[in-house]
Amino acid sequence: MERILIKETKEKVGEKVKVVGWINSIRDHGKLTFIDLRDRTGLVQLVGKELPKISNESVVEVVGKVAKRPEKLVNSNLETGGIEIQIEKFEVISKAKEIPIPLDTDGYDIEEGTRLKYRYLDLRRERLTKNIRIRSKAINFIRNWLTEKDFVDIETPIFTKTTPEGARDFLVPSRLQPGKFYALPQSPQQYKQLLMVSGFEKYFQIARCFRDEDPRADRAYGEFTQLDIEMSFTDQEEILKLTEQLFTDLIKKVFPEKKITKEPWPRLTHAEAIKKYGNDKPDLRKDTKDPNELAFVWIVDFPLFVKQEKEDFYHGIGKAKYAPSHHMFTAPHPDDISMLDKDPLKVRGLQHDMVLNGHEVGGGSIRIHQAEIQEKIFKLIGFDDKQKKQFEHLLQAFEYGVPPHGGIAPGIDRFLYTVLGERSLREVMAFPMTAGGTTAVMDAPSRAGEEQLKELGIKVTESRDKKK
RNA sequence: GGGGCGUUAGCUUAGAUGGAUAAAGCGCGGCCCUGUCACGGCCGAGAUCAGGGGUUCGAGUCCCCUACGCCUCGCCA
Repeated sequence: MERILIKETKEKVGEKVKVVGWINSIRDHGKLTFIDLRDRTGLVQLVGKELPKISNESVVEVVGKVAKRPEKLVNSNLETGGIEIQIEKFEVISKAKEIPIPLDTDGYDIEEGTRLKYRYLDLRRERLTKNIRIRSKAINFIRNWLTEKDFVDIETPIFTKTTPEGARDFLVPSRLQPGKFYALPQSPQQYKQLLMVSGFEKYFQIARCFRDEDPRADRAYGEFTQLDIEMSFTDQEEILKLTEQLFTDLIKKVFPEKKITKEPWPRLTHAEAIKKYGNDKPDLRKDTKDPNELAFVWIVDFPLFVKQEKEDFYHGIGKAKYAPSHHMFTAPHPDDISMLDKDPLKVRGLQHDMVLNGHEVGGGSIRIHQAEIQEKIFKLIGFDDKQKKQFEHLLQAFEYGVPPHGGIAPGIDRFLYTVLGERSLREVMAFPMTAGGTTAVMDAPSRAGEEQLKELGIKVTESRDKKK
């Protein structure tokens, strides 16, 4: 006999069916026992007599007859509340021990360390199951939408090279080249620009990114996912339009209960945002208490450079008065190029931030494709020949026919966390890390064995070792 | 790297001023219950009070250190 899904049982009144799943709850009335059985499609009530001893969350297989419930016994809170299954055969497939954390609540008041230790159970919680499923739906929608628009989904390497910019890198020691390290990518930035040189013209990737910086509620430690997009022969207008269309369609399809405050999305210059709202990620919702309101806003015309405080370095390398406000490949506004020499701080960059309900959910820019402008930027941020050499591969690629290009990278976790109104990014990730940088369930990082370290040519000093 | 708050039963918490046999709800176990769906009733088990050190006649409570959790500043091209 073939198993049917719980949501299908309500169509089978009078029939004998087989269902499988987890025991959601048990109500034992002595002679008569009610069990709520759960599978991935929902709950259904089972009724039986003289059942074997069974614990919550055990996995069982049940054969029985689907019976219509009398009018006054219908449970309108359950999708299958109009029927119940009269147990004929009840088999325990896998008995569950006492579950260490309650699963029938939203889980917010349980200490997160405990939830993450038992994340595989925590994920049985309805709220998390929903979040993870809707994440899948959203990503699937994005993939299909972009693919239809002629974008190519391309995977870029996870083992890559450390570059002297941005956040702290995660390093992976090389065995074949002892003493050398790979870096995990902070974003596929350089690869996607190389793909433009390759002529794909339209690229996207649901890309995993890695940054070794301390976390916040809206910033996960370690790894996160972004929708990475790059286009050739484009301009800022096209990038904004495309992104806006994609996310508007996504919300209408996957989050139909949400409403967007203003369409098309308003645009503010960086200067306007600072002046009017005091920050560059304003919350433009009319009613911040309405969980279904989504207020998008574009922030454009960022200053290309920020002034360096003190005798500061640009991330420990470029010794200069200026640092890029986005990154060093952001193109200057064409109207401002003449000011690059005279007054760099007045130069606007072709950069755009996508802001939703006061959260920066994405950023991007038109990139520089002309060698002489790139050269000027390097000079202004104080790069010497040695530092420039770190980007030689990209500059060299640009010598073989580079199309004008640009893109954007909305954060998937950040977007979902904002749309779903969650209190932490971890609530939309299946297996997030703790703020202290240990992984859920597996408790990484862990010590490496002597042999492993030896192969990698790594010595752990005594003092370091004692620390933990 | 700095700061804040926290750590008492499986979970969530209560334990003013130092003086209990460390308390409750949920969960768990046993018994009773044929219409519950947050079932109900009775009984019961369950705690090295995060770990270590100190002050004191006496520490869950005060002090110090460590670990862990969450938040935050720095940081996050």
